[in-house]
Amino acid sequence: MPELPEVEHAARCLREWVAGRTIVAVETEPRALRIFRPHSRAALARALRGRQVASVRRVGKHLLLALGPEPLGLLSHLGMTGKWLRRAPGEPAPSHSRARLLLDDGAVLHYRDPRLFGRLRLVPGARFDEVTELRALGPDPLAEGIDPRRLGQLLARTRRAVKVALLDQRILPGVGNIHASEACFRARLDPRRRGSSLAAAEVRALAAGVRASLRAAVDALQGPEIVYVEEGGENPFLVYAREGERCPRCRKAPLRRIVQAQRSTFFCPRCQE
DNA sequence: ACCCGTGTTCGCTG
DNA sequence: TCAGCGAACACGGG
Repeated sequence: MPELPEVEHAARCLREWVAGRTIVAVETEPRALRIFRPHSRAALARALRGRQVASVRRVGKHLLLALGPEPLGLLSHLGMTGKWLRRAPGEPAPSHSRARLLLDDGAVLHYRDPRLFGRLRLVPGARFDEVTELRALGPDPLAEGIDPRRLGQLLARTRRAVKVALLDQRILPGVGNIHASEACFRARLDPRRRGSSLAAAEVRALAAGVRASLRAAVDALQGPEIVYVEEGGENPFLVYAREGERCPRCRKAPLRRIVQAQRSTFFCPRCQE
């Protein structure tokens, strides 16, 4: 379920679950090899067994776990359907549990991922700064904030539609298909506009829109429950997956769904220019 | 059966 | 050389 807010939530949960804990055993599913590549299941289990989790960080949609006592990194990307779950001793495993970390308090951390788009990778010496995918990411919009000037410079260089450009993790890592639509709506910006066509004021509005959209989602996850798609929860978004509904701002036009770069985009044709 | 999906990567093209 | 595009990955739910 991951865009930045869900991954941030996962990071906070993991911190709570692993604080002071040691991994006593690791189990992995034979059918989920692509998640563990390039490691073998045995190598992954061997590397993690007996270690403690020293810290959990998040950059964009990536989770960075630093393990000790000898430094070792574990990089976790949740793909489209990945999720970390905790089960108390003796509780049954969730469906599609692809990897399990057994902790010294008896609890089990399950990595659940039905679609197998996620990844679990070791980073020697916890040298995350040497990982190519991480180096390519822009500054995290939640942790570092958004620099409108930098955003403007990057958008000015692309002819892609602004909503499509927002999915580029080199620009604002962590923004995904939901928040790209939400941010354009908040900024009153037509998602089909070319990045290079935006005026400075529009870029500032977009930066504010991204910030507000991510913030709202992160704050919603603080609460005890909620979570879209979790189990029939209410759709918490302004326009995402609301095709045909009345625009929540102008209350007139029905929201539209279009397809850009093979992904759905939702917007109000009346108040987004 | 068919379409859709909160993501990323790879190969082709102009 | 490279930005941009579409296919591919894999599986469940409506």
